[in-house]
Amino acid sequence: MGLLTFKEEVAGLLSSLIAMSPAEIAPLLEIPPEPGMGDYAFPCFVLARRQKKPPHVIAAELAARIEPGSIPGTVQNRGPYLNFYIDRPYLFEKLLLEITGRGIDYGKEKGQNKTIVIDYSAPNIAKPFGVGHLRSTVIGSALYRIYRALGYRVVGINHIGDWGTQFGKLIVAFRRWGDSSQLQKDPVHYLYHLYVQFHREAEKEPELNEEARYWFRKLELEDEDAVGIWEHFRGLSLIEFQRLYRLMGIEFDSYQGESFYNNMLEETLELVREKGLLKESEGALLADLEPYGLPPCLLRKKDGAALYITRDLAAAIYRYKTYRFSKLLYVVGAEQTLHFKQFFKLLELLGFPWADDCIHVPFGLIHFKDGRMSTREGKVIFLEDVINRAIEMAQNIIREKNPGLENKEKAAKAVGLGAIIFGDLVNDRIKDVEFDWEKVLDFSGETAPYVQYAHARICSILKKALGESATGSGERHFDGALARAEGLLEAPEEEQLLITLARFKEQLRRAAEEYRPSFLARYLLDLARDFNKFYHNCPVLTAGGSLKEARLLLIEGVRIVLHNGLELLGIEAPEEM
RNA sequence: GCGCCCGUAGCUCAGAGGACAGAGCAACGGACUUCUAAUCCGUUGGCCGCAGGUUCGACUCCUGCCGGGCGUGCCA
Repeated sequence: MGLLTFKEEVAGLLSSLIAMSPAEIAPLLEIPPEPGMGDYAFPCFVLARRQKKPPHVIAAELAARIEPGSIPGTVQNRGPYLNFYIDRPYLFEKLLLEITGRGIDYGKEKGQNKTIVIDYSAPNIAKPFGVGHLRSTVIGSALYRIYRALGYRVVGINHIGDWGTQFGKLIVAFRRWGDSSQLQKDPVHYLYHLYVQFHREAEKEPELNEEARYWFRKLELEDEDAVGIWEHFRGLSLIEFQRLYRLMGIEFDSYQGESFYNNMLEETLELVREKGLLKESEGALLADLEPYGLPPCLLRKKDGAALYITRDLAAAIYRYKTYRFSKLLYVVGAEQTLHFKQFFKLLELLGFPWADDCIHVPFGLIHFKDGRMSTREGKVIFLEDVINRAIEMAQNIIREKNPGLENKEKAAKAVGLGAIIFGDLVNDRIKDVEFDWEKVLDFSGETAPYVQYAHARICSILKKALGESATGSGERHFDGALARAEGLLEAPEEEQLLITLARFKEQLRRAAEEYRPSFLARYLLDLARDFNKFYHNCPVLTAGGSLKEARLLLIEGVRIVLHNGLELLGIEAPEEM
């Protein structure tokens, strides 16, 4: 029972007074710009036009017609607006009892009986896992957690980039300059070194590119030598990636990468041919999408090697057969927007009704101040370096601020990792971001540590008030009588905290609907900020009697929402830091 | 050239067609014998890129322009 239901009640009430359905009214209800203007407002301009009366007159009439007690709150009209105020005791009782009652399950919803498949992370084998891959990984992982909480069956797929021309390059480089012992020692860095070396040499010796294509072709034809080297590289890289995912707490249900679809490519091309979409041009095969306002797209190169769109088609078809998804999300950079337009259009032309359920969730580029990152030029930042430095930074701060803390490493990991994940989720994903060490390692202001700190402060208060095992859920018995008592939680900081607390579900839902975890991250910042204001103005432990009890209940609610919200973003909430 | 995306405070960014456009960072000034100062309070700071249009109402929608990014048949 959050504001969501209050909003529904308001919509229901209004629809009984005017000729509009609750579904039409709900989207018009807005959050007023100032706390004094209530919790929801209904602008009467739309009605003004229909009824040919000034909006402030309509607002006043409506306000007069609403009977007290028809909603758990009050109504006022201010100018052309109808302002609704939720009864504080109602909020207090319903909301806090629900949150504390459900604890770690608060925010979770019942099964939707729908499957949503999310394709995210997808690093390239034999290339280092750079900060560029971080975005897809954390955005996808957050969406995974959010949809799971909302009751969907979720399938997380890591569409590993384990195929393509770059393997030809690596095989050539390894055959020329490779050293097995170095490879064994630090596979990903060494393969990266070879990859960069290849591109450097290919500048002087362009025939290398020809050789690379030749080797990739051999790989496609399952040449024993080529496959052997490929499997070796692939295995070593996967081990490295999994180590990183474990460190970050990221999980997948499937690691079926590009190579998995190799034996389905012919049949996929055949499908395209059957629909009369396949054309030959200069020895290559392509689909002409001109009639749909899209450039033609290549499906097979003149040397017979398939291209990634063909593998994507095969993968989508396979995924539908396997999972019967209601949605398939691709968390992939915005630079591939055209690719996805072509890809989805092809699925539609092939006659798959579920083509509409395939959605590209794009995000902006990470770049340096002076230009873009480039693996082949050796201009990348290793994600692991970023994580290590962030954790180290967190450790330094903890040593300084909380020297007595017992498990410093654990807290430092949560904070450092949290800062990186949150930093990537907090802004609108479509925007490009500049990589800046200083910003990455700044833990003040709008960051995960800010939210985590608020959480830790609450844990500390609860521990002092209630004893050691304070932060397990559902261990305290707050009852309704307290909530119904008059005059509690009426300080502005307390009211604001209650209202913000009540908006959690709405923001969670928005984050899912628009595939934008940033809504949830922003919300957590708001909640943490409201808590910090409360913290500085409303003492808990020294408050008397039922006020202390009420405040404990309030902050327990805040603690749960902060904890659950961070968890949905893939961030831990330590009890001390 | 064409297509897509972005343009809001010095910097980084929020902003759900609606009420006087908000944070963080930076700068300056305050608050730790009081629940962790990774915090809080205050001050300074805006032709919401420009010009039109739609609307009772536009930072938000449409058109054009300017600036930046990305893409544009044999990479992914």
